[in-house]
Amino acid sequence: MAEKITARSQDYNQWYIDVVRDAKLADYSDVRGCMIIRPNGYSIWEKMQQALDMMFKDTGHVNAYFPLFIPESYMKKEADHIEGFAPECAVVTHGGGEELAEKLYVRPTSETIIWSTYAKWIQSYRDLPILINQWANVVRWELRTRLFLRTTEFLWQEGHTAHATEADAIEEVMKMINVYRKFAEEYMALPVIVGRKTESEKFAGALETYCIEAMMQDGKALQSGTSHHLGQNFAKAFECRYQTKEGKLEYVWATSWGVSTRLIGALIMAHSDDKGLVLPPKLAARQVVIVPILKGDKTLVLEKANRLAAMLRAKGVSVFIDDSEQNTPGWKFAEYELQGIPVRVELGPKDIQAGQCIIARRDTSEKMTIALDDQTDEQIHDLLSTIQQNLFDRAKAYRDAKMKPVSTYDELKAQVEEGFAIAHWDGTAETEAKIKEETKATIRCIPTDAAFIEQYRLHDEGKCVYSGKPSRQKVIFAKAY
RNA sequence: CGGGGUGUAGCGCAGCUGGUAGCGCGCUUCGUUCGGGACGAAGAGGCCGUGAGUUCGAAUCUCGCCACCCCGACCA
Repeated sequence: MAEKITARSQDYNQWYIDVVRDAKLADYSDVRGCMIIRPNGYSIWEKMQQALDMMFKDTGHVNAYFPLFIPESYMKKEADHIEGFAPECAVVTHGGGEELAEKLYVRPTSETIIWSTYAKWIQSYRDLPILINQWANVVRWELRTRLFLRTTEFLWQEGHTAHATEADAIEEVMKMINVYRKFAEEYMALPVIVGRKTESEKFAGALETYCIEAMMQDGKALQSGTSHHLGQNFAKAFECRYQTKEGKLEYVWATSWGVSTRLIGALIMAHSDDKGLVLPPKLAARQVVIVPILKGDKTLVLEKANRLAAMLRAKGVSVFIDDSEQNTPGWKFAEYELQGIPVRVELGPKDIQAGQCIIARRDTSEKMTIALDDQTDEQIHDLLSTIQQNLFDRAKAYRDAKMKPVSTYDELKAQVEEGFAIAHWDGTAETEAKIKEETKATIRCIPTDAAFIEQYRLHDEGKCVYSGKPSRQKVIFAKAY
């Protein structure tokens, strides 16, 4: 039997590691901070890629690929950018046995190489906008790593767009953060708060950073996607100008936006339980497992199992049958629960005799008996939708219960130990830094979603929870990954 | 970079009052099983992280080194 997973209540961090390893999502590599994404983990990423890529294409974007290596001189062109990233960059000094004339940075992100290219591509307003995305790996030499959440090398997508006007750029930034929100909610079943980062939390080189913030089961926040308004910073650094209709030369406006394999970590920490991984059906490569009980008339059982599988496939459900005789049904039940497969069908001689099958839901652990007839596939298909919705509802109810408005500093201190605190902030970096120093909690975002603002009355006047100075806005404080 | 922990069979661990290695799971073969991690029998598998030292003798004691993990400071 596999090593028992540590209970969440006992040690949340160990539980997370246990789930990642026992569900065979990832393994440690021999290089510090790097991870091997195993098939079970990579299939989640592939599902995410498929959905996101479709959403990017639907919003007019195209894919391309830029090099892994970036000349040091490019990196140094934008002051804030290099200052933010230099400490965590891997740098190549040798190639082909020779010391390089110019060092090459392994991309921590691609703004510089992309803008050096855009500068060549863009001459006129007719060349704009450029709406490019790339799927790539990046390297950031982190001091402290965690499987999926923060690894030295990780996979992501980075969109880089160029626009004629600031309004166009801002529209793009908002459009993409909403794509991320939609993806998180509809595919990951993950409720997120859309907001803007404070000065100290924003991307190195950006004017504004927008983000989606999610709550994990331990009440901590996880930044799950970002969309940056880069202004003309990179255009100026790389002399990227275009000629307007009127014949004037103007700097191009830029955005960039990305999500990474960190989302897999978010998925795990939002939905999974002490039995292992719980996957939302839309991101499960295998949505249904049929476990035939192979005793008595095996042929008949397998025939029925195959027929049901075929019906489900015809409905677009991803299903597989584990008919191996190496393991007992009980072993299979436990194993596929550990791997997070949303629905299990148990089918044995007794069921066939009674014209039924047993259905087990991964999200609620509920077992039910349903008739085995020409409606079964439809029922299972519907059940997958129910599970998808239930995971979202459950995560949202959990988050909402752990997110509370606070009006005093003591309340804030207590609340950030539990979850998200919504509090008035005077808008100064000093206050933000003090609170971080004293509580370890940071301002996760300044929410921008109208419905959210309305619901929590974020724009009511008040006094800063720390300084007591007048405040015009409430923001989200939380400890974060 | 600080604090802690761990390196012994594929995995998890025991052995640490020195005498050349064992348990559970997994693996192989055969048989019986199969409705919540089955059972029996027979097997395969280890320069005990690494370097030095102490000793007749080191997985065990001493010192160094290395690696990884966990916890904190920087970060998607």
